[in-house]
Amino acid sequence: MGFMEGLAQVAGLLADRTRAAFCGALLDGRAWTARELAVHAGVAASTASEHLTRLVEGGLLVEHRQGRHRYVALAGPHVAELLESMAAFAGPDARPRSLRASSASEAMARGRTCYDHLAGQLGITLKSGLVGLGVVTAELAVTEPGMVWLKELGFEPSQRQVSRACLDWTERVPHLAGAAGAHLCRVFFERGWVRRIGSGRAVVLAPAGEQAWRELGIV
Amino acid sequence: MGFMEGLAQVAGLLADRTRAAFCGALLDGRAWTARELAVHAGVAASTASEHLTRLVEGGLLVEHRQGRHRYVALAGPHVAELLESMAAFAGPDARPRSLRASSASEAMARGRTCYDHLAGQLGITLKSGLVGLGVVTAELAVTEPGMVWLKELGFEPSQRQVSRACLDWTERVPHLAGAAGAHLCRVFFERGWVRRIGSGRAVVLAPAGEQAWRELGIV
DNA sequence: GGGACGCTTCGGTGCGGGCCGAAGCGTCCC
DNA sequence: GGGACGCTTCGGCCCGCACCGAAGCGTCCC
Repeated sequence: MGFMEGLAQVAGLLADRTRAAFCGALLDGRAWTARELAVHAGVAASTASEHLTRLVEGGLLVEHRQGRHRYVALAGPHVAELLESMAAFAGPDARPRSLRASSASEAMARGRTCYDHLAGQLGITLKSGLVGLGVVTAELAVTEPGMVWLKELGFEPSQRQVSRACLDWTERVPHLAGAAGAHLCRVFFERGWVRRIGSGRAVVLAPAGEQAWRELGIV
Repeated sequence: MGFMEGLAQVAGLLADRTRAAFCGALLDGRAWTARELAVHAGVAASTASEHLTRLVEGGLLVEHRQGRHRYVALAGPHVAELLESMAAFAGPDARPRSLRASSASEAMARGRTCYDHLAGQLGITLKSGLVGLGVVTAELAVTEPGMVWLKELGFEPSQRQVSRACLDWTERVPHLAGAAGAHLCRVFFERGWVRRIGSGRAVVLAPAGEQAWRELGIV
């Protein structure tokens, strides 16, 4: 009965409270950084690092290194399904939580902040609009006229890299990060064009924002 | 995220090689004794006893005490489904093994030995026939004419209890055990009326047995 | 370049638990 | 009753591992 050893192995990955808490947090479909998960589970960063390595090697999680960050996410829907079935077995209270999590996940996919810039479908919309306006190239490099456009919105070049590509985890395409992306995000918040919803990182484009983006030619 | 603790708990039950081997053996749907499982997994009887207690308390197994034996079986189809999904995740070789197990289980359900007597559908058929012949009552007590009938088949009363009811795990009804049941089973084997199939406890009624049972009025 | 930050590696600690053998108890056979 | 058998409890051993803090490395900001 050798095939039960594999079962014991994957069960062992989920048998730890901390690792289970990681997976539960990741059930929303987003990618979390190692530190976020460590804080969430209440363990030291070093402990979380080791747990994540085991979960990734076990095939439950996939990771994505970006700068000094380590993003992790569930390896796919099959992992989410496995967790769902086990949680369903463990307790009858899994259903309402799952509903809340999925609705929160949808809001997050529509729009969220990624550290200091916009991500999600909203971030992709912004990027597409900027590319269409010629502010940035398809590779997210700021053009000459793009810099003028940015300065009209109060952007001041600093020593920080003007633009960077940030891989969007839910959309699987890069969006605008760097100084320009951070500045735009800050301006959008200051002017009330975007606002946070819920308790997390989810954001939504306000009616005033929709009109302003149309006037700017973003949408 | 309190509901993930329950998940970690049930995962912990399956995270051990020995306990996983127990569950894998029980996936055939039969009830196993503690000793059988201990031998199967290669651990001491004391170790198996503790594991079984944990699995029963965790709700994965149900137990049934019968005399000095402790029968355990999966708590239900939902447990089997959980194990199937976890095994499917763990490895791609789960499917053929599952098939083998289920076919072996079918053979076992059709007929098997229960220590020294017949069980499964074959055991139920025998019991029904004996009741119809008036050899035993519906409560499996041997009647006066039944004792004569048994002696014609070579049965000799001993100090051992003549008849006992043994709960059939696959059929959920009692069948004939005790000295009479053991004697009949031995006679059937000696005369080639039943024979073993496969490597386990599965047995089948041979053609000669079918004819003999008809002549005796059992079927 | 300097400083902040996120992550990883490495010792070291402590607890949990899997395992066994021995002893004891209840059941069954003769 | 005597003996065999199955199971359980108990004590003890030991391995695994979850955890932390300190140190080091790479990245990012200014």
